Amino acid sequence: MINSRLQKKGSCQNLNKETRCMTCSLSSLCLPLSLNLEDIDQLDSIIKRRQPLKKGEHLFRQGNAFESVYAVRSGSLKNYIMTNDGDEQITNFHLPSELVGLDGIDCIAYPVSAKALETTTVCEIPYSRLQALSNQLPDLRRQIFSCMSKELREDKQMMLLLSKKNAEQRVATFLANLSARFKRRGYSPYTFRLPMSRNEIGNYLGLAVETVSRVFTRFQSTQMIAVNGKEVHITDRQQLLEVADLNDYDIEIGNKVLAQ
Amino acid sequence: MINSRLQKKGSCQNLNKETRCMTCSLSSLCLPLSLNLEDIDQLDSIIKRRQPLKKGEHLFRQGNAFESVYAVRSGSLKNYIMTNDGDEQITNFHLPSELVGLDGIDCIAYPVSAKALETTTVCEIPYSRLQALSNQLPDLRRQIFSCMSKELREDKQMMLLLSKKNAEQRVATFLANLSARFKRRGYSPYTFRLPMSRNEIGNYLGLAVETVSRVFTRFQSTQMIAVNGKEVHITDRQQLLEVADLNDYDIEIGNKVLAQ
DNA sequence: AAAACTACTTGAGTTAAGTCAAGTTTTTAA
DNA sequence: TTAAAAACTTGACTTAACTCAAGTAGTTTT
Repeated sequence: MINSRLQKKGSCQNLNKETRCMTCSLSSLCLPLSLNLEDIDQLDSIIKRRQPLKKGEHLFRQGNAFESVYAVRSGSLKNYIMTNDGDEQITNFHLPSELVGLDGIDCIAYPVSAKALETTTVCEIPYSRLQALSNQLPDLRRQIFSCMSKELREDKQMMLLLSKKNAEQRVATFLANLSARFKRRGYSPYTFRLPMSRNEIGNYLGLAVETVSRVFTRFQSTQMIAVNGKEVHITDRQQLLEVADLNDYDIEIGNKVLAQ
Repeated sequence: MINSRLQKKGSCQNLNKETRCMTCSLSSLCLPLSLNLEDIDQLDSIIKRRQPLKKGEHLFRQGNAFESVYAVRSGSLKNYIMTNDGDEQITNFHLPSELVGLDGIDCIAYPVSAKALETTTVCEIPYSRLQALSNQLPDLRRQIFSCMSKELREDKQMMLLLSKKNAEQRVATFLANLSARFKRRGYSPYTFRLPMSRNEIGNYLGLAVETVSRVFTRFQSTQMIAVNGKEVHITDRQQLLEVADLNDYDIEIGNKVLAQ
């Protein structure tokens, strides 16, 4: 149901009319630096709206020619890379308002693949036009730098998780992080639907599926969370943060040291 | 001895004269996109040269006001973040010509600390001035985007390593990666000196010191490498790449898909 | 040059998380 | 609506890497 709410919000504008950044309910998130109205109008003019992706469809594949970055409007995506021996490593999940494809900037080809976890709509921002536009708009330029540096900071936190945290800390961190991201988007930080499978959670967190499943079970037995399939309810947020070895400060890691 | 060569190369210009990007032997690496001569001159004018850092000194600490990014001229640095319970996670090592501090862009404070592993000299690039200059120089702007996106790609590879690779694959990947970086700088890819301790290698790779030590021993017993303290000689590069589950393509990951 | 410290190595025993297997639930397709 | 497939859970067993401990080598300091 969270999911349907996301969709509703994201798809408030169809392809024919009102597909405008200025009236988009997500614009304050995907462009947190306030661009002035004229700037937004200009950005708007280069954005292409695309038909929704069905679950399992690729937005782009590792090796495809890099042409655009994307903002998620509704639904969700995963990024993953392939190892030589063919198994995948998920490097990120993307929720509405988040930018996808920044790690391909200045590349000939996308270094990762992006696949829809559910029905997903995106705004396509052709990079050549974004670059040209950012030549004129210093605020827009700063905005892109800001997004990339935020992703760098998140990556470092992910390395910390993969290098130092145990299974319970990893899963708790993951849930706390998702919770914070839903909250920012105006949804309940306590009750939400996981758009990804247990397998994908394990893959992302460097754990076996069975371990993820066991940790979920343990977390339920201590009344910290309640899980029903993909529906998650956080019963004891404080305990979750303690297990994750996080504080409110860390949860907002992406923003904690942001300028302005 | 590798080290002394690096220093010699990096310190070819002292603080009084010839401290110029244009004549710096590293400029083709730290600014791979060819700026034209006037642009280099302008960049040059904003760069501050600093007194060398001694081993163990901080270039900046997590939480310090973000003011500059740095290019390593000689020596080496590590980046690390602190967990709540006080132990460190190394997120990167930096060799000459590499940029330090990009993940702080658009932040009030540095999100990580940077500490010298040995006597180290850096070029300081005040960010406010870099930003102002990049308003005028599209090539410089592209260059910064390029560096950040390269770091993003490297981070994803690091996640893959931490999530999927076993101890031997991690150490082999680490050595192969260092080897490639030395090679790019004009040094032997086969014989080099590790600027970091076994402890730091373990910390970075998500392994206990003892495990790193044991893997080094095993690699020596199969004649793949020869180690004497911090001196490393790669005897069988092909085998090293095989163990690392890498190919020549991956080794150049940072560059493999670069435009132009 | 010796002392004190830190870094590194090696062995022995432990353990957290992985693998394998089997059963259950949910989702998808017919 | 049912059948088939995929996703999830739980238990039993295994193992790669960790921890602890003790010794060796290398660096600083005095």
